[in-house]
This record gives sequence, C-alpha cells and structure tokens, in this order.
Amino acid sequence: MSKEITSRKDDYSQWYNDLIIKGGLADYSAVRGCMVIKPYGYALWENMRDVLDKMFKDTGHQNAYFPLFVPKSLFEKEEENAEGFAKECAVVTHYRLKVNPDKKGALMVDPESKLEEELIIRPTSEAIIWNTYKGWIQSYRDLPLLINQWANVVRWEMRTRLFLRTAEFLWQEGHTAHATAEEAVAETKQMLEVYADFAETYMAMPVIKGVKSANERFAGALDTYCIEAMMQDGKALQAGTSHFLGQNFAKAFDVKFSDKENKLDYVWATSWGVSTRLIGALVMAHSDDDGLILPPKLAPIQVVIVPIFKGEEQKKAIDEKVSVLVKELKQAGVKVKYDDSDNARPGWKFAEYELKGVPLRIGIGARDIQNNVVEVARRDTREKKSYPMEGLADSLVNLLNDIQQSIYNKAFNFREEHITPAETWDEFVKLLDEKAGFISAHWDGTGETEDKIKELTKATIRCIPLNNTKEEGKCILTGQPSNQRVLFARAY
RNA sequence: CGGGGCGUAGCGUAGCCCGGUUAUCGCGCCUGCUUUGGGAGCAGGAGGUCGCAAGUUCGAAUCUUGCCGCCCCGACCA
Repeated sequence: MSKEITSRKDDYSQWYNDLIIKGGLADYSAVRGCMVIKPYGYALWENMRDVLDKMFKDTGHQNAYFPLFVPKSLFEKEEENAEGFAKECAVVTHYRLKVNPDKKGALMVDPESKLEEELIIRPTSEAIIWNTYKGWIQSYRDLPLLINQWANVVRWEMRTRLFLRTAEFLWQEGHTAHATAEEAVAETKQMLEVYADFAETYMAMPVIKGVKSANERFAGALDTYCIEAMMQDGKALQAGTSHFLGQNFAKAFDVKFSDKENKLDYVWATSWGVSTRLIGALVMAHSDDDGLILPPKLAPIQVVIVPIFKGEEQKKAIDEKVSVLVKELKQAGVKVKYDDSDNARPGWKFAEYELKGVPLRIGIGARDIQNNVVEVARRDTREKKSYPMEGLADSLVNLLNDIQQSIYNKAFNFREEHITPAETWDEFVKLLDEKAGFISAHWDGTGETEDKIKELTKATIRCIPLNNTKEEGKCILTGQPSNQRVLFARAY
C-alpha cells in the first residue's frame, strides 16, 4: 500500500533510487543507461534552468545552439580533449536502414549507407563550437564572445546512475572567447561564482569553491575550477565546473584575432557547465527517509492545499475559502496547488506530497473554517501549526523563506561537522573508514602521490579550496613538504 | 568488461527445485454504497503473448539450449 522507501541507514544508494522513482522525478527507460525525466522532475529542471539562464544573461551571455553531431576530423583536433573523451563516445557510422531480407519484419543497417566520415555524438561541444568560432572572430572588436547553449550530450559510461551519471544528459555549456588570458581567467572565476551562488542561494546546498589538481582537470584545460558539495553519506559530488582553456582550442582550430596594433594572436577560451546531475545533488543533499525535501526556491509546487471535508456542502465552503487564498498566493508569486481530487483521501495525499518534497502543506477542513484558520505543515521539520486566514499569504511566504534558509543551515552544519583534518597517513585511512566526509590534509602536489592515494583508498582530491590559508606541513603519504591543505574524499 | 540479481496484469509478487484442472495474492483500475483531520471499508467487476525463440513431452510459467533486456556491485567518468 504505502510506497516503501529504503532508509538511508539500510542502503543509501537504494534510498536514492527509491526517491527518484517513487517521488516521480524519473523512470528507467528501455534504453540502457538512459532515463525518462518525468514531468515533476522536468519541472524541477526547468526551474533550475530558468534561474541559471537569467544569471547567464545578466552576466552578458547569449544562448545559441550547435549541432549534436561532430565530424570525427573536428573532434580529434584538440588532442588532449579528444583523447579524454574517446572512450565514451557514441559514433554514427551509417545513415540508413533497410528491410532485412532474411528476417521478416526486421530492419538492418544498410551497408550501402556507410558514412565517409563518422559522426561523433557530442560528449561536449568544444570542437564543433570552436570550429564555428573561427568564422566569427577576426578582430578584437569581436571579443569577448560570450555564448551558452542548453543541450543534451552523450557519454557512454560503463555504469550509470539516475541523474548522477546517465548515458545521455541535459546540461548547459558556456563557451567564451577573449582577447587576453586575464580576461578569460576572470570569466572562468566569474562563472564559478555564478554556480556557487546558484547552488547556495537556490539549491540551499553549500559548496566549496576550488581548483582541481592536474589529475582531475578537464581534458584540454589549463585550469579547472569547481564547486564541490557534500552528500548526506559524506561523499563528494562535483556540482559544476568552469574551465580556463588557455589557447589550446584556439590553436587547434586556428582562431586568431587582430588586436588594436594589428598584431595577430590566438584567442583565450573558457568553458563551463552544469547538468541534470544537479537534481541528483539536490535530492541527496536534503531529503530524508520519508521522501524528497525540495528547497522552496526550486520546488515545482511550493504550497499544496488539501481539503478535508464531509459531504458536498463542506467541500463547497472549503472551495470558496481556498479560491481566495489561491489567488492571494499566486499574487504573492507562490506556486500553489489545490488538490481536491476525489481519488485519494487526505491521509494519502499527505504522504504523497511529503514523498514529493512539497515544502508546505495546508490542511483545511470544516473546523478550520469555523475558526478562520488553516493547518500548515512544514516538510523539512514536519512541524504542524495553525495559522489564521488573516494575512496567510504573508505568513506562508515567510515560512518558505525560513525553510530555504533552514535546510541550507542544516546542510552547512552537516558539512562543517564532516570536514576533518588528518595529520598522519594512519589517521587519514582511519577517518575514511570510520567517518563520512571530507578530509583536509597536506599533499606534495604531485600526480603520482594523488594516484597512489586513490589506488590505496579510493579517495581523490576534490579540490584545492580557493580561500585556502597557506600553512606549512608534510604530505600525508610521502612526507614531502607542502604549503597548504587540500580536500580529499570519496566521490560520486 | 568482471561479479550478482531480475524478467509472470499498470505496479509489486506467489508458483518453478519435483511439468498436469480455469496461473496466486496485494496495490492500483472500473461500478455502487458508506467514508474523508495521517496511506478508508464492504460488495461486485475488468485486466495475462508467464521477456523472446527453438527443443524435450500426450501436456511447459515450470525441464534443456540459445538469445534479448533491465537493475545492482566494481573498474572508467560529470
């Protein structure tokens, strides 16, 4: 009867899957590694997308759209990038099917239709975009070029997980071109700030801004900046990245511009992206064993109203009250749903909207109408309280703000409690096994040491925090000198 | 790619080892009545290529072989 949700304690990853499926965010599909994003999940994505889109436009970017297919000859131009993604590319080799003469009702690939050049389904769009930019940029007057695209990409991952890693996913990718390295770096950092602001202000998910070690850097980038979030099981989740690409792509695709002195130079590039993975992050950051907990600023439904009545007469009286309230709430910019469907009783609805993470639920029945109040239930704390009808819209708006802040604080406190310094290797290993979270430790700065640590513990360097204080110390593994701590964790 | 699991009604399942009436049960769905402040009750009803294909057999959800698909764990990765 009830939609049983596996508890976090019993099986964290099953809990996650239960929330996605039973909360109605997505479904498995007939395609390996690909999911169907259901209306409720897509509404969440639309809300995230709308906010981000506005932030991008406010920082001077424009949207455009580039092809899904990338000819192999273009794809391979920036070598490092091509090699980094080579293992996970879907490749189109033919353009036609025909009826299979040996098998009735079946189709086969028409061998006659082999493409002269294979088309790569974009795992990321640098290649096709930089090939295009070559035609768009001649002069310093054409710069900066600030473009974003909302798109789907395909990465043929060995193992997939709903939202966190699917073979096809939705994302945005910004690709900018600049006249100077300084300007490109500033853009890279600016977009990192945009992402961090979005994560913290809208997702109510605290993040650590940092820079990736060379090992974890985007293929083809000189520097990869990132925001790292901590999930409730203590694992890290990379929630967004912003790359300073130097002149790598400009050189690979021969994109040059004339400066004021008529001197030719290659342009400087950035790229940055966040994906539907953010939905996975959102789910794991806040939700509990009863279902999703969504931040009010992104929730598809912020307030749900459930009528409780005996007989048509009561229902009518409730309808009247509610229609006024709904109007007020809409005027106050609140996304409200009045669920007067008759196929479920109130108790069922309560449980259902808790599962779906609706921040506030209003119960209204005959006795409330008599007292001119409603019962308001908070999803995050599960607290129930009566509120007077008078000024209710304002009270609810305040409550929504309160919830937004309160789930942020909760996530923030959790994270702070789960960042632990380690001074010795033994301590490091012990912490990884016994305490969930990030470990702050010294590292000698070499890729070899990082690889070794990963091999021994599965922990990786999540980032070198941007606001790091310099501090002398010794590498946790090799004992070599180090001048700052970095954050280690097991990651999604 | 290695290891494990699963495939029976919209969903979740029993039956399979040991072949044999009409394939089990719950949820959901339809109709009616009663209900409605935490996942309603009663009564009646509809709904099935038992993943696909071949084989064994008088007879296959059940046995054999082959295939397909999805999920989970690990290596790769956002």
